[in-house]
Amino acid sequence: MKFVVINKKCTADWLQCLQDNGYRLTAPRQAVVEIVASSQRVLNPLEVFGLARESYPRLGLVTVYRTIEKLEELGLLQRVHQPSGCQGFVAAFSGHQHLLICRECGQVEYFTGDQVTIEDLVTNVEKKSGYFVQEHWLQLFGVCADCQTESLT
Amino acid sequence: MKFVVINKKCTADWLQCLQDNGYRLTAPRQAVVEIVASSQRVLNPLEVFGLARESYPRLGLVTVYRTIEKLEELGLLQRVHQPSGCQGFVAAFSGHQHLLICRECGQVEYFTGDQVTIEDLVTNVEKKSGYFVQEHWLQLFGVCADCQTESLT
DNA sequence: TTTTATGCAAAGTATTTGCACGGGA
DNA sequence: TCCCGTGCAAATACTTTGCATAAAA
Repeated sequence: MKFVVINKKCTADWLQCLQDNGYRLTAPRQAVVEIVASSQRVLNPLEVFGLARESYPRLGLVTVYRTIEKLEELGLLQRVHQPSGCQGFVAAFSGHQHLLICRECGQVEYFTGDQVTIEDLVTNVEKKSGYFVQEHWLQLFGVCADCQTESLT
Repeated sequence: MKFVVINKKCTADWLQCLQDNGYRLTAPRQAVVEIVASSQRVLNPLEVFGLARESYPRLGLVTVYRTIEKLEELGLLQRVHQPSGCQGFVAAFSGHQHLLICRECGQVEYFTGDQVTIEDLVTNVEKKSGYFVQEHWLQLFGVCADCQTESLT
């Protein structure tokens, strides 16, 4: 069991990444990146809008959507699907789809699997993180045998 | 590793369950339940609407939403969150949040965990199901240590 | 100077609500 | 008969698109 520590200082890196990919460095983008890159909580577009407008009041909600979209494409942000909704985003870690999410405050931790059953894994995560785990989702996405055959023709 | 066989004949059971919970047995509800109870695919409200209208053309989309809502409350249906969207539903199995979903056709299988790592589990599922697994999500939902403390006060 | 990015307004989607009518129990 | 359920229409919420202006490179 391993927990990943969220890097709190990645704002500059993210802005650099945007620039390296041909996107311009603008004040509205900086305001949005500042919020989402340093958050340890799941945030939805409206929350990002509210927070980022504190530092850049002229910000439009549309720009928040467009910036989030770009950050997701670049693999910096990932969407979080929760029982309560699917509009949330957190900083992405390469290949990490293992999230531990607090339903009260939205805080997110990342973890990697271990040599145990799902039940044991949940117990381990609880012990090491201090969380009380109420629910878990394990979902695999792929192509079924029939559809694999079909795509050959 | 164990796969759960979807019961194809649960329409009557579901209608019974609705009635047992004080809901009336109506033609529109029967049409909707017939579709969702017997489907092995993930269906969204609009798809259910289209299919159920074949047997009951006067059906309204609103009724589909309202029926799905009730079935979800009763634990008969569960929402499926996919990279492509979160409007899908499939028959729920008590406690089963382990889904194997085909991205091509939407077919769903249920499985239970085993004494292996996530990587091994994915490999096992592939072998036994014939799926090619492209992506997996493992998400735990609960309450973090801080929020547990707060809720005591 | 050239091209991208922005914010507003409008258009799309998806879902929910209000309400009078119709049908189950 | 009584009350819940229905479908229509309208309202709401969320997200995307068109476009003229503003700003980055």
